[in-house]
Amino acid sequence: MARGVNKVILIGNLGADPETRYTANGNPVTNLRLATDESYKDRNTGQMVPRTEWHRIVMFGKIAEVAGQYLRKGSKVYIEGRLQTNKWQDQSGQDRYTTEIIVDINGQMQMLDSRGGDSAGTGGGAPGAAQGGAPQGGGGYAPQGGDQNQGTGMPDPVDDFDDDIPF
Amino acid sequence: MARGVNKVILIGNLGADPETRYTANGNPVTNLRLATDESYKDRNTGQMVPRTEWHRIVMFGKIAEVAGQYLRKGSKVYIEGRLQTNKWQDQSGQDRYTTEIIVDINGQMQMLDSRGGDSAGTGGGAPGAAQGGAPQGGGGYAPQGGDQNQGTGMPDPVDDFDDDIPF
Amino acid sequence: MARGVNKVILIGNLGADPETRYTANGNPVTNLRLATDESYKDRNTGQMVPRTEWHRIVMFGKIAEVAGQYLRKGSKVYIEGRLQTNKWQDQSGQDRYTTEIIVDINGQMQMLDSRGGDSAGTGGGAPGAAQGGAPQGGGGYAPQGGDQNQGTGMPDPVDDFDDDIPF
Amino acid sequence: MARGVNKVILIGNLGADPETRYTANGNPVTNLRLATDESYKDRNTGQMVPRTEWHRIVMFGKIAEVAGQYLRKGSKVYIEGRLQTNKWQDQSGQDRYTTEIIVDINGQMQMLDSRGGDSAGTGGGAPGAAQGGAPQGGGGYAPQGGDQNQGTGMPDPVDDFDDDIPF
DNA sequence: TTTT
DNA sequence: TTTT
Repeated sequence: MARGVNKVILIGNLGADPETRYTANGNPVTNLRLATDESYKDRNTGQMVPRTEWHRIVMFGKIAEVAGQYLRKGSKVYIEGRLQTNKWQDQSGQDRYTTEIIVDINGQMQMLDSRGGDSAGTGGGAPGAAQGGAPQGGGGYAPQGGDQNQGTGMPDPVDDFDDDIPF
Repeated sequence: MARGVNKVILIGNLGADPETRYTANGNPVTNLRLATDESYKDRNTGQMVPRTEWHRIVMFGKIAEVAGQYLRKGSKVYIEGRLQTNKWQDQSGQDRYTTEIIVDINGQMQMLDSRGGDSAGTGGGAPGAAQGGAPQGGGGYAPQGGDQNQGTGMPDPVDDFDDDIPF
Repeated sequence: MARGVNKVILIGNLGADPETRYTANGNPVTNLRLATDESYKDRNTGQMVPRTEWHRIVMFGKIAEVAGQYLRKGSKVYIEGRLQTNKWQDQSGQDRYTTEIIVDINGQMQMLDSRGGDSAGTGGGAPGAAQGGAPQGGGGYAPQGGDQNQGTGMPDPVDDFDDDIPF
Repeated sequence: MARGVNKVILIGNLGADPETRYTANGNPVTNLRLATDESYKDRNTGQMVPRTEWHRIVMFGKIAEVAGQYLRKGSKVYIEGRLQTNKWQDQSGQDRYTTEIIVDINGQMQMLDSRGGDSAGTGGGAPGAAQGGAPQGGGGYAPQGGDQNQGTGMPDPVDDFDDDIPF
């Protein structure tokens, strides 16, 4: 039983196609990069300045399968999950931390694109969730150490999904 | 699968002891009256005016039992559920509507009184949430990464995912 | 100050065009009927049965104006507000209660239709939300850290906080 | 205006006393370390295994002051904010990222310790928690807005649980 | 009374 | 590093 609350609610757009892999047991795991667009008021100019926040989403179970099948780069989606920060060591042995939003059977996902194919919500509603054997993917989860992010300024608005995604 | 989102989050105090009854099938149903204290600014006086909002909560399943056992008049509690408006007829045959917050296996409840006995959260942990050897299950609590993750690169949740190492 | 939490989060579709009226002071008030689609598993047939829940939304302020202008019957929308139950008397003098979701400056609204014109979020960010030289203000959009944060240690939000560099 | 949703809701305990600093402009900024306790079911033993997740909270504005004054190591608190990941460079010039929960004027904070001194919610209502004036209809914080409100008074505050509970 |  |  949880003795606390740890909840994240996001609506945003995918920065790239989802990546789905399967565990040795055949359980699907899908990784998403999600952009939420916000803005803040510049105190000097009084103008609203756009800001894009990028989130790492990791999905498990049936919801992971549905996301892998129906979501695509640019898809708008509602996500409910929980925060989790993982500790790891980089090549130099230094402690590093990565924060992700975990979407599992306790989470929820809703496609918000009319074009989109389908939607899936969990939380008791996804019984059985039978899984087949599974393609064994390669790595793909490991975000390449993070140094690939050599942008020169603000991450681009989500409108342009051809740009690099920060971190 | 839901094609929408319907979520209510409340923190408040019970106005009376909970009332638990059982269905013909022996399933517990607990009713609560919950008060949330708020305030608004009076536009004439500029003063903050307190306001109490009362909510009807209906709980099902294990969460209903826990609430019936441990909550009491005055208990402070966190509740997550969904809105539901029921239609009924009064004595004169007129249509009437009552809006309740439903807390079932998809909801959550957290006791916030130190005095209080215990807390209960659902969503996977609740009885009935088949989880045994089933493939999907573990995903929910995916112990990927964690302090013990002493690898030299990014943690690979998928691998650890099938392991049994606590975190 | 609130001593409780009273939050509602909905994603659904309008059952009819919004209705906007104005108070004696000229403040806009918009009423919406919102449908959230859900489903539950019939315990006898094991089938998922669709269910539509209808919600009464009442919006105030700028958000009411935007909703009145851009939302239409069928529009998909994200709404964040609070529950409020109003007491009134019907013709026979009987007490009646109506539960609504209030969306004011503390709430939020997001249009989720690509067709739709615009989106509006409140919570201090709305235009007119006086923020000028006031000390507190900027905190709201605190551009602490970000790409330009080229320090050699952890980012120090407080320093950047007074800067004007976007992020 | 935000075109997305980025919301975090946490209930947990402080791992240490809050640290409050002030910007050059005199704006308070408070940092918290918050632990949320969860648990997952070990698939081999079937036992629930506890898990603690740690979160970095950064507060701005009045809420930062209140937190600095009243919260202490061990305090239980409800927090609503948004996710933000900051990029910075470590001593070796490597890109690093830190994810924080920002609690500003759009966020909320509620102390959940009875011992605790006070609570503070933002979102327009903030300053001057003075009480007194009489209820007045309409307006941004519209107490049961609408002409149909023919009640005989506001419902009683939750403090007195011996009073009748409305409807 | 909506939507996919 | 918290809490029950």
